[in-house]
Amino acid sequence: MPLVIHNTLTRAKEEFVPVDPDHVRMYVCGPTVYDRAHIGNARPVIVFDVLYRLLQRLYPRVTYVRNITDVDDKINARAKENGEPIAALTERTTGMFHDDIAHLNALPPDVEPRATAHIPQMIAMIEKLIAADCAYAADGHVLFSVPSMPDYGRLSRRSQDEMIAGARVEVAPYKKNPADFVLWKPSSDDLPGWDSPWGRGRPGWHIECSAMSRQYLGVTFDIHGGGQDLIFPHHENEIAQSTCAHGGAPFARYWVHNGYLMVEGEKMSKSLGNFITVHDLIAQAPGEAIRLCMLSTHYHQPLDWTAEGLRQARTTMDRLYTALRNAADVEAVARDVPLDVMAALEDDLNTPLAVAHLHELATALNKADTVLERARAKGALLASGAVLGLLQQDPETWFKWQPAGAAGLDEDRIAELIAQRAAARKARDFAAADRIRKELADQGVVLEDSAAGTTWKRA
RNA sequence: GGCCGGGUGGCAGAGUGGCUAUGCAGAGGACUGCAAAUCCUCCUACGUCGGUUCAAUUCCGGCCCCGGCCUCCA
Repeated sequence: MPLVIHNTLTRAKEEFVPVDPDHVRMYVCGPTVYDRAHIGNARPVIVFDVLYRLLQRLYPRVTYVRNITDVDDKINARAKENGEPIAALTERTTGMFHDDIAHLNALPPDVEPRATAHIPQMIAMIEKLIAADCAYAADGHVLFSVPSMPDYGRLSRRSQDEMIAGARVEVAPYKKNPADFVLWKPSSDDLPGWDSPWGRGRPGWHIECSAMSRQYLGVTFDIHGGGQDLIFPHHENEIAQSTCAHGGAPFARYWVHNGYLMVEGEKMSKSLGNFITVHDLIAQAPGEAIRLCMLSTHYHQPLDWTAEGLRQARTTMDRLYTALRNAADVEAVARDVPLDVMAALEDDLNTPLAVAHLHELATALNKADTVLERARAKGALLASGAVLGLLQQDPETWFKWQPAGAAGLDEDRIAELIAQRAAARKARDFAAADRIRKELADQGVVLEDSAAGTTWKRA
């Protein structure tokens, strides 16, 4: 079954046909590093990580590029606010981003280029655009001339007239056309700047992705991804810049956008007080539960992030890891990802359906009774989990997770109490055994007896 | 105003022109010293009004509701 993916360019599901079947290339817009990542940032990280894992199974080589935007006016503003050098802020924030998403089991991209390390490439591209009459310098700025590109608006499906009519912001006097956007702007001495043919300045927002995707993926590449809110203006402008700078050669062939994220039914915003950072979340719940929660809704749908949803995701992971824990006595047979799981993912990354299959595989594992059947079922569940970035840790580790800063009962002490209880049970002193069970339960430790012995987990 | 996405059972959430996922929650049963886990069974929907059709939750149209974007916000 071929991979089918929803392409924003056509608003339809299309069969994925790579430019080069021996080497698939994907670019995803990464974070602007001025603050902690929030759960809205985490969604594309996780969604495109699953796509990356899937592509790796389908093609011999995949290059995944996700940039770090480390030059931006929000960064400048925040650094000033903090009284912190800009480089210190971006470096610190980049580190926090990496730390946070590591908890979400996202594989690192193959290349993670930083905008500030690619200024010469951006300047070169802007020069090409000027030479092609697609851009002009004015008043220390360089602007992209939207009327120079007849196809402008194709991705976001808006006409140039509409954009002019709908413009809410006062048009800067140096713009020839109200829709023109900035490629380069002048920097005052207190702002980061680089020497350029137009004086000391800094790049506009969109040009970095055009320059960096060109450098690492070539003129035409396969997939460009990001959040739906980037469709306009960011991705529309990238298309304009790259296409015009490359003499009309196609840019990304498939545009993939994840849906918006809301919190408890409302838009997430600082003013509503419902702004949730990944950092806070991973202190409250295992990263893998957060990841499953994200994958439980199709990437294209709006996702309503709720405390209840996260609780359910945790319960689901408990169920799956319980099946694996109960099969700890058999060695999994290495297996391919089952066909129905692959079929779900190949159908526009239908992760909720894939998760449903995970449940069916767990049930099959629970019901299997011969060693061979159990070994095969365990292998199928683990292989399916791997392509989703789930179920790869030791079940015991999963069950022992506790919130950051929580001082749960020491593991040695738990083992000691379990041993005492075992002795009591052996002596048929069930009152004593139950007392120990209660004592542990009061401290958030739940015991489970089985023929193989007693296991425990933190509630 | 323009454009886009969505409304599925108590909840989350796939999907399909007729055979009606999956999980959680709930009910019953098996198992169990207790408990948990597990297994079995049950409950069950498709915003609204029309249309097309032998048959629509699924296709088409109107309406209602929710969310987003419309120049630097994932």
